[in-house]
Amino acid sequence: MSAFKGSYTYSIDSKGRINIPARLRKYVAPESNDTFTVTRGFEKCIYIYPHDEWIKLEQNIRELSPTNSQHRFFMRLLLHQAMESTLDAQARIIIPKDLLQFASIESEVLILGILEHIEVWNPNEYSKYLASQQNSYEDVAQTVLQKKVM
Amino acid sequence: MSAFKGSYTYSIDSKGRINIPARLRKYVAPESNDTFTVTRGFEKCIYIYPHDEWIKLEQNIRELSPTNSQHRFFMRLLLHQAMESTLDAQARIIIPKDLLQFASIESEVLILGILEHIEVWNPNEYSKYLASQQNSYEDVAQTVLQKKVM
DNA sequence: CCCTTTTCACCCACAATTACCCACTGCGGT
DNA sequence: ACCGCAGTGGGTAATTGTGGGTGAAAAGGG
Repeated sequence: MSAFKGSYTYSIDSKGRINIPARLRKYVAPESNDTFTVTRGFEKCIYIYPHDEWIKLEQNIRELSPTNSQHRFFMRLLLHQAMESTLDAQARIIIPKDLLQFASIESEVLILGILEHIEVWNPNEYSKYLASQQNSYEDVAQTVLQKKVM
Repeated sequence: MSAFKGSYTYSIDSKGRINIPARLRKYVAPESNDTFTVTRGFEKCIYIYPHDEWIKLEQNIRELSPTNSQHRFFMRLLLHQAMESTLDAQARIIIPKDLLQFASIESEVLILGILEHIEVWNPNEYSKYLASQQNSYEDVAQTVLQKKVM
């Protein structure tokens, strides 16, 4: 079970490769063995799943109904741009060009560890996203966490 | 289960390291094994969780819904600046630069033990925080503690 | 069907950051 | 007074992040 956390400002090179931060690699299950699945995320970003976490997600998706048009639409969007990829010797992964375009990524990226997946943002888009939220951290925490957890 | 208490005025060095007071270290569960997670706190301060306490928090966070936009926002803010770190031979921990900036910490820090977590403040910001609260200790106690606890 | 061109995967090398190690000072306890 | 632990400061070596180069495979055109 992964437990990604932290943010990292990295660069993406001319070949569309980004480095997976060493701090995040430590939490990838050994059986995932450098294999990741990259796909479109919620909001304007890219999600990267280690193989074991992707398998779990896939099992949930399989339970959706192929006769429900909404379900079909969701599956197409999710899988449309999904791509499996392995790390090279420098621990880099290749991000497909259409996903980079979707997330407006050019040269700099912000990498976020969100427990079971990794997110890749254009730093400016992330700032815009944060600014678009009206509520403060403290307010959201209070409403999201009904029970006392922190 | 941790039971931190007390306040300590320590210094932070040029490499962004602060010492965890020996008095607080005594209350860290042995299984946490010098591993801590540092993240953004409520108000202008930094929270430090021993590993066992962080795991509890993380388990609660995992129950949030990844399809709820408010939940996603909260998770991103919480994990954005979270970093796992182990103590060095001198019982120091490294605080990421962006967290130091967030809490306006330069050279001196105020370390508070708050039961299951440790807080790190700029001493001046803490004074300002105290001054900003209108109600007295006694008044707050009356509203917070309905049952007789002391 | 073969040759040309492009793309992709693998490899090597450098630079900056990080982690680990050692050394010093002062306070408290014996 | 001495010993030991606690807090503070700095140096060195390994790891990490980044850039580019080469050969093999694939794609496309004649």
